[in-house]
Amino acid sequence: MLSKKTQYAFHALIHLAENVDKGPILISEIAQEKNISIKFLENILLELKNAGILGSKKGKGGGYYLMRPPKEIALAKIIRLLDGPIALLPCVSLNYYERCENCRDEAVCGLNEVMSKVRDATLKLLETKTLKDILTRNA
Amino acid sequence: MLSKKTQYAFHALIHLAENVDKGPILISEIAQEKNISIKFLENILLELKNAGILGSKKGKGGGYYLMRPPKEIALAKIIRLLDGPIALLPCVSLNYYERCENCRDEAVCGLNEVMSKVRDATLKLLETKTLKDILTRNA
DNA sequence: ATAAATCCTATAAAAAAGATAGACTATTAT
DNA sequence: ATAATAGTCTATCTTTTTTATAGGATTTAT
Repeated sequence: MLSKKTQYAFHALIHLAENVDKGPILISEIAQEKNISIKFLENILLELKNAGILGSKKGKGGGYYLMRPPKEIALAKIIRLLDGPIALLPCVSLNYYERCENCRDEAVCGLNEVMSKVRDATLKLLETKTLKDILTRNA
Repeated sequence: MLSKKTQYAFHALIHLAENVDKGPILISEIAQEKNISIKFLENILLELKNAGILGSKKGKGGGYYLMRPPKEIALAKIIRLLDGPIALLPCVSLNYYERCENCRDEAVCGLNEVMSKVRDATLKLLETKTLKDILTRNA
C-alpha cells in the first residue's frame, strides 16, 4: 500500500490540477478541502517543490502551483519520490535495486522472474498514467 | 514492497516445494539453506500452517510439508495472509476495503479508477501464478 | 523415559510512518 | 517603514509496524 504521505500528495496534486487557472493555491485551502493535517501537508508540498514538481510563491497571494501541465506528471514519479520502490522485491527494483540475500542465483530464481512481470505490468500503468488521468471525472 | 516476512515465506515455500518427495522438512534446514533467522521463520511457518497452507509433524522425523501441490498455491494468497492488502490504496482493495477519507466521491475519483487498474493488472499475475511458477529454473 | 521437533505466547528492539512545533525568510499591501 | 501573509527549514515527538528473540508446553518416535 502507498503511504499516507503519497496518498495525500496525490490528493493535493489533484486539487492543484483542478485549479490551475486560479493561480497559487494556499496550503491551508488544500488541507481543508482534502482533510489533511496542515503541518504534515506542508512538508509534503515542500518535498514536491524541491523535486521540481511544484513551484511556490511567498507572501500575500502566494501558494503552490504545478510546474508542468498535469498530463506531463507521471504517477510513478510521485510514488518513487515519496515512497521509494514500486517493485514488490528489492531484487527486481529498477530504481532501488538490492541483491537478494535468500536465493542462490537471481538469474534462475522463479520468484525474481514473476515479480519482474508484476513490476512491468504495474509500471506500464504508472509510467503512462499522469495527473491528468486521475482528475475527478465530470468535473 | 513485500515485508521480509512474506519474502521469507516465499523462499521457505520454494524450498518445501523443491523437496516434496523428501517428507517433512526441518525448520532449521530451511533457515540454514535460505539464510533466515530460525526463530523468525518458526513463526512464519506456523502462520502458514494455521492458514492451512502447510502441514506439520512433531517429534523425530517431523517438520513441515505442503498441504497441496505447488501449482494450487497462488502467490496472492500468501501475500494477503502475511502482508495484507495487495492494492495500492485502501479504497480499491478487494479484501481489505476502506472508504477514502480524502475524496468526495469514489465513484468519480480518477485516482480510484487508475489504482483499480493497477490492482487488476497485479492480481492477474499474482492470482494465476503459483508456487510452481516460482521454483528455481533448470533445477 | 528420552530426545527431537513443532506449538504457542509474550516481549523486546529497531525502524518507519505520521504528525507537530516553532523560529526564519521572502513578499506584498498600506 | 511596517505589519501581515505565506512558504521554508529543521528538529522532535508519538505511534505503529516490522523484525527478531526467548522460553516453556506439547507431541511423537524410538
